[in-house]
Amino acid sequence: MKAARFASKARAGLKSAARRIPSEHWRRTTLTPAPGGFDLALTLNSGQAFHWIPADGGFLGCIGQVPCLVRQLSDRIELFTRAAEGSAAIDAACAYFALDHDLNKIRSSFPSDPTIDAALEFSSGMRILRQPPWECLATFITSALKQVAHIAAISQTLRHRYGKRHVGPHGELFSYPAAETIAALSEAELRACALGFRAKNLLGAARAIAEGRLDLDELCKLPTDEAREALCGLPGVGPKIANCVLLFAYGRMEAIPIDVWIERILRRIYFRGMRNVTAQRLREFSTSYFGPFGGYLQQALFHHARTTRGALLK
DNA sequence: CTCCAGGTTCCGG
DNA sequence: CCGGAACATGGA
Repeated sequence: MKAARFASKARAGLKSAARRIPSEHWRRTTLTPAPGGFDLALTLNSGQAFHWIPADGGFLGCIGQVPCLVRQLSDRIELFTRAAEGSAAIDAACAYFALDHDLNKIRSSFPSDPTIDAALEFSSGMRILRQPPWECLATFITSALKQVAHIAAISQTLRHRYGKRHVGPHGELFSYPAAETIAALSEAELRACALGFRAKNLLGAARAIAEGRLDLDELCKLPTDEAREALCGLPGVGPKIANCVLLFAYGRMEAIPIDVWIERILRRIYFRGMRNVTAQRLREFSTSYFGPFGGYLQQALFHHARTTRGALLK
């Protein structure tokens, strides 16, 4: 099996593969996800995280403060972390990639209709990540009225200018700047990162966190509704972004972010031709119809609609 | 040039 | 509570 993989890489001409990664500093681990498979590229390109760099047959990036390279194997993933970081780095990766989520169980909880079936088929193997709360929150504050490519560009700029530099398997990698770091910047410095009107919001949120007015570590102890209310107290954070953070950082799989794409799907498929459908009504419907893992379904619908430019929406 | 992008906030019914 | 408008920036 290993020989077959090696031969396959050799045929593909990936001479760099793992061999250029100095084995005395970098530890290779293979990880097995819970049932349901794992599509790494799909997961990292589905609009949850925005900083992973395609390279060397996989993806380079930081999991919090842990630089790594991740590659897709047939039914598992291959992880390179700094040997000095030991098993803590591996634990961080398992949590980040949500390898404990049983996708079969999650999928079986969804209702079946043409829209949902198509989205699930299209998004097979996609996992909802468990991202570090602050970087998830900050990134989605900068996401308002921006395309995915722009969000990624802003994340990259902030990391390069103000994040911590880490030594990765193939050069330097940058973690997301801490709330305290951003709190010490000026609005003008943030606007210089192409943040536009979001600069004031990111700065205000960073200062709220840095001054201890909101403790992100405490939110995991709260019921989802209370955690959402707390997040919505931050500048630039409304129900949509709060739900993104609850879903993508805190593993609240019942949280359903309703963005422009999900709203189109709801209005054109499930409320077709109906008048006076309020945002409140959309929230109630999606919560009850999608079920307790609705956030997962939402992400499949979002990814399908966005990448097909709403093909199913007429 | 116009339109739109993983929204939130503020304002008048 | 609800609909509208303003808010920056860049790609299609």
